[in-house]
Amino acid sequence: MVADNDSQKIEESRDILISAIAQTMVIYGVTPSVGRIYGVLYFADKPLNLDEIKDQVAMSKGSVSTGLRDLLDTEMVIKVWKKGDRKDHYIAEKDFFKNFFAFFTKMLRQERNIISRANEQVEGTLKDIAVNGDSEEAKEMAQGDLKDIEQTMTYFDWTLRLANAMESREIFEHFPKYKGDDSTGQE
Amino acid sequence: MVADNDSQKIEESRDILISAIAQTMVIYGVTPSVGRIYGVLYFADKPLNLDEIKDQVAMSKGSVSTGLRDLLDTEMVIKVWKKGDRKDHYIAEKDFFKNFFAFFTKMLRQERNIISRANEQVEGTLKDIAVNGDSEEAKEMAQGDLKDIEQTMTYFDWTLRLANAMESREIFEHFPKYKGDDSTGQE
DNA sequence: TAAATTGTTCAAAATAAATAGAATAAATTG
DNA sequence: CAATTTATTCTATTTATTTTGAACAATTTA
Repeated sequence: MVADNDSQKIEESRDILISAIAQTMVIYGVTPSVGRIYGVLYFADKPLNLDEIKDQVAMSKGSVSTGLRDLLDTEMVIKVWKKGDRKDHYIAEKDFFKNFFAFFTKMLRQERNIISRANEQVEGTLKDIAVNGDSEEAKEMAQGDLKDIEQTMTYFDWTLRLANAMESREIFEHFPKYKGDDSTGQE
Repeated sequence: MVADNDSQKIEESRDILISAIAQTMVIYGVTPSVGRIYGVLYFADKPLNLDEIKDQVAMSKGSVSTGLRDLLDTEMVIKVWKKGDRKDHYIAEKDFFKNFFAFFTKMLRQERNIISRANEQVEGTLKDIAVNGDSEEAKEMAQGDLKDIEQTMTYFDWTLRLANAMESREIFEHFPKYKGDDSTGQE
């Protein structure tokens, strides 16, 4: 049973790596359980169905279902069709660059939206006070706040450009995928 | 009382902006309360002490204290000394670029550490099986996992270079702070 | 189209996180 | 160095999130 010993060792190694992956995914805002679903799919050598995942992560069917939905939404997991099987099957998107860019661009866009909306909401009022305010003090306060808003928009213009460069992979022109390489990193 | 009306309008505008800031900070993993502390400091026209913050955010002294500690740890808030006052005073770091870079580099480093540690932990075992494994199947599995690990290290080398470029502000050479500008964005 | 299989939704329970406020510690002053 | 002020830590409570498991809906097959 030496071969079995090997596969057990591989199993243990994968468990360690799966835990690590799950832990890092917590940084990106998912629960450890969802992270573990991704980890299991990452090391699966074939597409897994809901029940197979459920057994491996030891969670309820419902939780796996909602967890998979999260992972599908963020495109970290892909649903695949398997001939001759009624069940849905899932595989992990193993390209960390892709996962990171997807997460990152979504995050920056969300942030930008929240702040932009608030800025638009107050800009009119502040501009009015800045010009027609009754006291010099009020005018100055409004002017100061408007300057702050302007600054944040400079920042968000920048993050938007960065996000676009990630989405288009243009970023690899400045930071090549492989050190010393100046290709685009496109495969 | 027209002037009072102005300052009330400014107050309301700031509340809207503070809420938006707090919301975006949630994306970055802090609680809305901690986000609000930062927001209040962001719009304060002078350094505030713990009691003043407490009154403005309507939280307990203890919670404000621990919230400030988080913000000090991530360098989003700075403690300043005010002459003739025993109390500690705090100001917000208003440079969003700085805040973002600090958050981002910390996050990537944390991620890298978790995965690197796990990789080191299993690399020996997998390498052994890849070479001396008893079954061809086990060998192939180990080789496949090692290839995955290698891929992740390529990815982490890249994120490290990106993080360094942010920390050194070299990133502004590729993505200038102001659109069309090719200066370093250094002030 | 009825029966069986698969997947999702949702209310209830379990778990985790955040907050308040009192107790404690630390610092400052006279 | 005692008294006072200020800040932090810690436990109990509240609040929010996650998870389960059963009910429901949708899909497939015979």
